[in-house]
Amino acid sequence: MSNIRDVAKVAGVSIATVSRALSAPETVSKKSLKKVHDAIEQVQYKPNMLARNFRRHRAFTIVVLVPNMANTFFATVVRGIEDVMQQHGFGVLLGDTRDQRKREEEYLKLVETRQADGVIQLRPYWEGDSILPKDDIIAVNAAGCEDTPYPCVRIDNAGAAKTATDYLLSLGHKRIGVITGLSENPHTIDRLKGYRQSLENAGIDSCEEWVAEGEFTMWSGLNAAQHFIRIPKEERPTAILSMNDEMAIGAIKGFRAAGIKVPQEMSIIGFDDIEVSRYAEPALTTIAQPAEEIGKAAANMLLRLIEGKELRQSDYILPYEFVVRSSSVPFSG
Amino acid sequence: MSNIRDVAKVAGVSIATVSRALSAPETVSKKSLKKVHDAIEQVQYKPNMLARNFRRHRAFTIVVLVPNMANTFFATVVRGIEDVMQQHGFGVLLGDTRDQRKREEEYLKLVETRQADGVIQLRPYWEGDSILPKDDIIAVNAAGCEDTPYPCVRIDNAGAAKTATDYLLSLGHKRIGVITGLSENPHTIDRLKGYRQSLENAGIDSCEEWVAEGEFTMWSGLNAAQHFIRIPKEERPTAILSMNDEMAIGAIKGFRAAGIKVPQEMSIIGFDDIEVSRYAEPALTTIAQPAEEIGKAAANMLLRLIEGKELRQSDYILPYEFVVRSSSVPFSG
DNA sequence: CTGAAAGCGCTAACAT
DNA sequence: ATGTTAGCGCTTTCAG
Repeated sequence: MSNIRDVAKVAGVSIATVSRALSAPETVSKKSLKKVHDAIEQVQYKPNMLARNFRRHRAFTIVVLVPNMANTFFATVVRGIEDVMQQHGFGVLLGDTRDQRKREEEYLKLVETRQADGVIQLRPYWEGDSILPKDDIIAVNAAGCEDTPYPCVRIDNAGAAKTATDYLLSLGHKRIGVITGLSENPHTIDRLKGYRQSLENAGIDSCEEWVAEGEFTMWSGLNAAQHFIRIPKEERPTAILSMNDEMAIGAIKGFRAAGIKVPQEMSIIGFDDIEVSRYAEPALTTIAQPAEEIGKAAANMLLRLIEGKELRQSDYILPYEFVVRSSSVPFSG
Repeated sequence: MSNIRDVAKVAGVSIATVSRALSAPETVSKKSLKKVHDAIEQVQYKPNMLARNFRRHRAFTIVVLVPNMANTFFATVVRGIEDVMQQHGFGVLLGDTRDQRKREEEYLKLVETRQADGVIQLRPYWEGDSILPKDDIIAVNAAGCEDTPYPCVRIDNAGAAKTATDYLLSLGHKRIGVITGLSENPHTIDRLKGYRQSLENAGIDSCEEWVAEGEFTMWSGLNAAQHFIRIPKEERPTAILSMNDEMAIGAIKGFRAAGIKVPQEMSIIGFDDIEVSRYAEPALTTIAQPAEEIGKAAANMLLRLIEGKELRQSDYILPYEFVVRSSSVPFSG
C-alpha cells in the first residue's frame, strides 16, 4: 500500500505538493501536477480516506435512521437521500432501527463519535419519545409531522387526509372509516385531524367505531378489516381511509376473505402510493407522497447544516398528489 | 470536544492507561479503571472514532452494493446484513447502484480508499460484466448464482425453479410458460435450467413461445403477460413460473385486465416470497428464499474474511421453501 | 508556486 | 499494571 510519501518521492516533489495536487489542483503548477499524476499512476496510489477524514475532522458520512428498511416507502426516501449524498461525496450509513429505541441510540453514537457528520431521522417526532433534537448533533427529519422541533421536510399530512376524506364524501359516502397507525404516532394524529375536519365540515359526527387502530403493516390492516366486518352492515362504513398503502392492501384482503366486495361494497383509499399500489386488486386510490423528493430535500438540508450554513426554512413542506384509481367508487346504497 | 489527553490529566493517569481502559479493560487495575471512568464522565469524553479507526487501519464499516433498495427482497437481505454487522460494531454503507456500473465502481472506491473494510454484492456474478472479484478487495456475494468466483451465499436456483415447475406439472399442466429476467442475467440462466430440466424429465418439449423476457419489475411482468395473451388460447400456457414475485404480481394484473382469470385459467408461481405476496389477489404460490438469513450468512462470511480467517466453504447454499397458496390450481382443460 | 514541519487523537510497542 | 514515546497518513500553516 503506497502512501503520499511514496508519490512525493517518485514525483520529485514534497508531500505538500502531492496533497495540494489532489485537493486543490488549481494551486499547483501544470508541471508539478503532471509529475504527481504520473507518480500516482506508477505507484498505484490510493489516498487513505481514513487518514484524510481524520485530519479534516469530517467523516463525509451521514447516518439515516429508518424504522424499517423493508418498507417500500422508507426505502424510497432513503434512495433519494443516498442519491444526493453520493453526488456530494458523502456515504450513507444505514440505521435500520426496527422501531427500537436502543438501536436508535446505538446509531446516534456514530455521530457523537464522529463516524458520521449528521443524521436523517425517518421516524416522526414524538414528544417524550424522541432522541432528537440533541445538542451537537446535526439532524434533519424526513417525512415527519407538524411541529417537529428540528429541521424537517414533509407533506401536509392533515391536508392530505382531508383531501381524501373530502373525496369520499363527494362520492356520496356518509359513513367513512379510518385505519390509523398507533394512536400516539404523530402521523396518526396529524392525519386524523384532517379526517375529522373533513367530516365536521360536512356536518357528520365522527364515530368512535369508525376508527380502527393499526400499526402501518399489512397484517395490521387485515386485522383492522376484521374490526369493521364485526359492525352490523347497516352501521358499517362504506368507505375507508387507510393511513398507508400497506394497511390498505391488508384490509382489502380482509374484506375479500369475508366476502365483502372491494370497491363495490367498500371503497378504500390508501396513503403513500408505493409502487405495488397500482398493481393491487383493485388498483389503489391513494395520496402520493413525493418520497424520493422528500429524501433529496432532507439530504440537501443536512448538507447545508454540515457545512455550517443557514437554512432558508426549517419546516419544508412538499406537495402531495391525490391519485384516483379503482379502489374508490361512488356510494351505492 | 475533549480528548484522551484531557481524560488522562483529570484521572491522573497516562493516556495509555485511558486507551487501555477503553479497549482492554481487563488489563487495567480496578482503581485506575474507576478513575478513568469518572474522568470520562467529568469531561464528557467521547472517543474520536475517526482517529481510532485511522490508527487501527480499519474502518469498521462495510459497503453493500444493491441494484435497487426499493426492491423488498433486496431490502430484506440488507436488513439481515445490517443486523449482524451492527452486533459486531460495524457500520453498513448503502450502495444503491441503480443497476449502473458507474455507481458500482464509485462505491467500490470506498473500499479501495479504506473507508470500508469489505463489500457485499447483491448483484449476481456476471461473466464479463462484473467488477468483482478484485485483488485486495474483500468481497462476498449474497443471493447470487452458481459458479460465482468469490465467496457466495445463495439458494439452489435451478433446483428451486425445477421444484416449482414439477409442481405445476403435477397439477396436470402441460403447457407451462416462464417469465424470466434479462436473458443474460445469471439468475435467469440458473432458473431456466431448472425449468427446462423439469419439462425435459416430463418428456415435454419446451417451446420458445413459452419464454417471456422481463426484468424483475412489476411493470415488465405486466408486459410479459401481454406476450402470453397474444398466443392463441389453444396453444397458450395454462400455467406460468415467474422468476420473481414482482413480475408475478404484474402479470396477474395483465391477465386480469385481459379478462383471463387467475388462477382458474392461468396458474402463476412466483419466486422470493416477499411480504406482499401473501396479500396479493390471489395469494401467490412461490419459492421462499430465506432473504434475511442469506444476508446474515453473507455478513458473517465477510466478517471472517475481514478478520483474516479462513472460510469453511466459499459457496454456501441455504435451503429454500416452496410455499403453496392460491395462485396455482390444477389444470382444468 | 513549493517545501519544511507541526500536529490531528489515538494505539501499540517498549520499558519500567 | 502503568507510563513513555513513536508514529499512522494526511492537511495546513508558515516561510521562502
